[in-house]
Amino acid sequence: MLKQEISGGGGGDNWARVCDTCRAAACTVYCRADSAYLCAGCDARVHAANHLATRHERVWVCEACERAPAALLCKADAASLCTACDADIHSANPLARRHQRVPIPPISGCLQGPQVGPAAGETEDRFMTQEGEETPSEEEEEEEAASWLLLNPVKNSNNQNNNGFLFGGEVDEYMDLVEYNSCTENQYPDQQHYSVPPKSYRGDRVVPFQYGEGKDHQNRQQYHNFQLGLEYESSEAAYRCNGSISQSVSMSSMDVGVVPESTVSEMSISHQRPPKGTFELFSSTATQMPSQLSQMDREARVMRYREKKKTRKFEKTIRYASRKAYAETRPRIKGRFAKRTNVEVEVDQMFSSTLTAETGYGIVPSF
DNA sequence: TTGCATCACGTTGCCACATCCTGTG
DNA sequence: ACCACAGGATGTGGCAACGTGATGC
Repeated sequence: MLKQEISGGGGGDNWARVCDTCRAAACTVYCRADSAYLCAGCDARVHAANHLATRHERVWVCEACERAPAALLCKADAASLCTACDADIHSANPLARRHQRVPIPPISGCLQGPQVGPAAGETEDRFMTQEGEETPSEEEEEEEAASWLLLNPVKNSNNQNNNGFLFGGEVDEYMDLVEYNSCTENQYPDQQHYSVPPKSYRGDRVVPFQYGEGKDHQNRQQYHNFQLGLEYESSEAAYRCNGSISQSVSMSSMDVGVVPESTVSEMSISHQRPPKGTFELFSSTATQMPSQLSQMDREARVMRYREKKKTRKFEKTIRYASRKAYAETRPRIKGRFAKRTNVEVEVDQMFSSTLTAETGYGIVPSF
């Protein structure tokens, strides 16, 4: 329900489908035999009812649209997608097109329960648990993602019956920390607002700021309400671990260079990526998530995580067109900017003054 | 199987300077 | 509260250097 409200901000078509049985929770699987979309709880209940029911073949619901059965698993995104979303997402850019996708086999048996492990139906990597086999490479990827996202292994290892691995780890941590800056606005009002939009579109700014948009505001507010305490803890931990908020994350340029300003700042502050195998650094109690999070909270978090995933941009973002224009016209030596010669400066000045005299305005780059 | 060389590809740092941003009076 | 100014911070593109993984011997 909350997921619906949140995802519904952009348009009704994106709302997650609700469970056909309880009509309360968002569906997570689609049962072909029953032609029904079911939430994790109802799925467990219905398909554990008898031997025949356990043999019903189900498929996960697409993590992107959450309205259609997933057909493909993207290993790069660790997401199960329906054919439409797969085509949509992976045609966005060349990098996305290179993502390896594999068909998702149907699920059978009982998904939930102690024997299944971490909250089968509700995890981002649920396809791994469903298949019951993890290749070493997948484990490594998982570990990498987990460390990246400040996973709390203590909690997960001790909490086999709760929502477990990714709900307490990948998804939650990722979203919490990304969201951190929205809270710092309250906590550090005298500091620069990394996540808030500029007062207005001034000068040559060409990239709109996503966080300022009304569409997201309500979601952020809702999410913000139940996360305040939690995020402050995380930020404190980050400060303690790093000693500084100015350290930057070493990421590929494809990631860093392409995200909007706010996101870059968020990452530089809160996503201190530990090297592989340094879980213990982040397993202090301060970084641990509250052990009691409602299903709704988790769904909201997952929703935000998915939304962020969907809206990731891999193209380079030009924030200041004028700077780009100047950079392109600037003289270079072996690719580096070089000082303008006196002649060039004079020519520029003449050209500029002529234009100014004729038009009354300076040069405005056009793109 | 191991070690080395080579190749291809991706990432990072550097440069100058207009513009932005913040603090101060 | 508003304005002007100073000075530090930021962002921009192309190239070379460097790092990393794959491949062949």
